[in-house]
Amino acid sequence: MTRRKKGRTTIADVAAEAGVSPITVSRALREPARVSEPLRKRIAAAVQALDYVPDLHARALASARTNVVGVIIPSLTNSVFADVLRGIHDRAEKTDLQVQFANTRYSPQEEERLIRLFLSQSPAGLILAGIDQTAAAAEMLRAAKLPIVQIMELGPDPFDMMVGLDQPAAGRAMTEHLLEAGYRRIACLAARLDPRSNRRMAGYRAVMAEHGLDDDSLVVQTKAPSSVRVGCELLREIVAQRPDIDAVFCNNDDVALGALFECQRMGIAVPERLAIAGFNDFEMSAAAEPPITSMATERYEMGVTAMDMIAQTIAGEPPEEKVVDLGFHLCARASTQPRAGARPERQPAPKKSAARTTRVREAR
Amino acid sequence: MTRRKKGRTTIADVAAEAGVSPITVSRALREPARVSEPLRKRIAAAVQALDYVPDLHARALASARTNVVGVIIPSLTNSVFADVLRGIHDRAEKTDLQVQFANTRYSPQEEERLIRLFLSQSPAGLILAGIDQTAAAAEMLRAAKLPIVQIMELGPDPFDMMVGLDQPAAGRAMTEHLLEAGYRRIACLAARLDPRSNRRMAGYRAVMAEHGLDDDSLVVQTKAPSSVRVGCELLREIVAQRPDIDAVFCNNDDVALGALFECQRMGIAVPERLAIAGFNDFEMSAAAEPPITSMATERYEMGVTAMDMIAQTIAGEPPEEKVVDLGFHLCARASTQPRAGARPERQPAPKKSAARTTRVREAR
DNA sequence: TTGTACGCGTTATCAC
DNA sequence: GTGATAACGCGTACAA
Repeated sequence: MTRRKKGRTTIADVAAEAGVSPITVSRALREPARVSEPLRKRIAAAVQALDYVPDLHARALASARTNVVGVIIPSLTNSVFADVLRGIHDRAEKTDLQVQFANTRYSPQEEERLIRLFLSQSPAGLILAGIDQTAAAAEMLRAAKLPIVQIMELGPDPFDMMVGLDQPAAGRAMTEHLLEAGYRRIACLAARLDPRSNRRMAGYRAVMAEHGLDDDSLVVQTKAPSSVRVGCELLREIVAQRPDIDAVFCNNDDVALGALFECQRMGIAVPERLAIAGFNDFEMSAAAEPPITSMATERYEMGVTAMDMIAQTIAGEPPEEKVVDLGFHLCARASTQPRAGARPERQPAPKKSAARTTRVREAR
Repeated sequence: MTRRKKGRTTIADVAAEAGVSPITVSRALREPARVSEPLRKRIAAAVQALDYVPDLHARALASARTNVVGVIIPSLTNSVFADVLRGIHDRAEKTDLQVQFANTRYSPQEEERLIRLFLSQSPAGLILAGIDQTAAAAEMLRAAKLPIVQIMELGPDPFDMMVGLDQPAAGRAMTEHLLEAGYRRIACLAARLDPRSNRRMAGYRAVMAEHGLDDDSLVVQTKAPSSVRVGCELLREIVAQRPDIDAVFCNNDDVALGALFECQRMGIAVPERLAIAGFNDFEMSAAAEPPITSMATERYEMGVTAMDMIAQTIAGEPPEEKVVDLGFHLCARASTQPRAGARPERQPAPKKSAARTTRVREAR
């Protein structure tokens, strides 16, 4: 029959060149320790001479395994996820794992579809955002025999592994900071309304309620993606609705920055007339004037850790801790300067997710 | 011999279910037009019933082709590239192409290594940033028989296709805008110093020189990645070095934002005492107070177009225009308000890259 | 430690 | 329009 030989250099070519069998070349490449020194050298030379590069597809087909880790997250626009993805890629480069990324656009149905698609490609591992998968997706994931890491937040009953932070606790912590700084009529500005943002807001409302300060009229939200522009709009809304507020807690730093700009436009002094707090500690927040208080989250580290957990599991050494709490820490800055007469900051009572939580007041 | 049958549903299973041969199923999936209506229906039903998903590795091995498009860009931290990548992904979803991303960290050597790596996997196409590949990389790319798109900027002698903008012209245009607005001692703040930023700066210096205004002491740069923080620092530097400047042109909007914040801190009125212009028109710039003048670039569209060009080429209908100039347009805002007595804005003389360039003065 | 035999799931080729 | 056969390049299982 006609052969459809391509010009590609195969493992057989290398084997012939080195005078060994193909399988020995295969082993020399993947498990060098199991091949004798001299053969290994001859094979390495042959690989070099022929410029041989393994065919990953053939490898995947033969072994029914791949080195591809699927990453399914909501968005790339949101710099929160860009940071995580950066950590994932950086760590992946140090292993032989490849990253295949897809975004769900915040749709659980799309997430389910992507999970099904990825699982059908027998990936080496899977990284997912959050804990709100559909029932069908959850079923597939529990049945799947591969390392899975859920990132961004923590929750009960992980599919496999988890690395993130306690979002409600982070929302509580920021609210408590504002209360301790002497603010009382604290509004909440929220964009996008993804599950994590909602849980932070739940933390906010819980603390406000505990102090008898919770009020629907203090919350303004929009489904629009978070952005500086949206921050401007939300600030105008809340000021129109509740001119008496003395602080705003924004669910993301871009919203907080928009709020700050709008205050400048409207002649509202920050923090004297209105304090502003954000979330996620984007780089710009510390540089703003006044610097904006935020809650730092370990997004890059989250990506690195997630990839690490998968690499370790594949290597047969699964991490001892299946759930990693990366915590959060308050970056208190001038935008939430304590009011005269406010009681001094104190360490918060120990909380479930506060193990690695620190509190920082930054100079500027 | 032992069979190592996995539970995987194969094309043979579907064929049996539908009562046809495997190859017919294969064709029905890839070239429906070549299979008769009734068989197509039976096969579709079988696929549905068995929840069959093709094995892409087997497909790639058998056909010596893949649907993977490699994307090799400098960084993910820089939101400029995040926008491009978003466009690439969005367009990829509408075809059957997959995206494999890698970042060079702005290193040509790393880029060369990645190009070699990608080419060895026989990808369906390749997307690269810029025109400054190493000689070795260029040689490989010219020899490669696959669609290649260079993005971000334009230049002579493309490997294959190109979509971007004329960076020096964009630098010129912004400088001309500042001159027309009545500014004369225009400084330039540059971070990261990647090739495109350098070309924009070259445009700036050329225009300044044409007006007898060019001066080394007007330029402050750093190799540090561009950021708001860096913008703050660069502004302090330039003000210390040249207290007489009346405008700054920043090579990226985050730098411009930092400059604005630092002006606020130092009590420098913008634009009365100092005008500020950025580049790339990030979302926050229009929302800032005062809104920051910037040069909009079509980054998302660039990603979409690049992927489109590859998809078209693969489909056997290569785009008529191998080089696409997406242009740029000035977003003139309050931060570069024309000075009293400045001559009115006029349309710039037609320029090579100005075909799709528009000029906009935004209200706010 | 190294080699032999075969199958992984799919498609190219050629025949009907 | 449909099917039989033989690769594609590699790794698993087992034998030596």
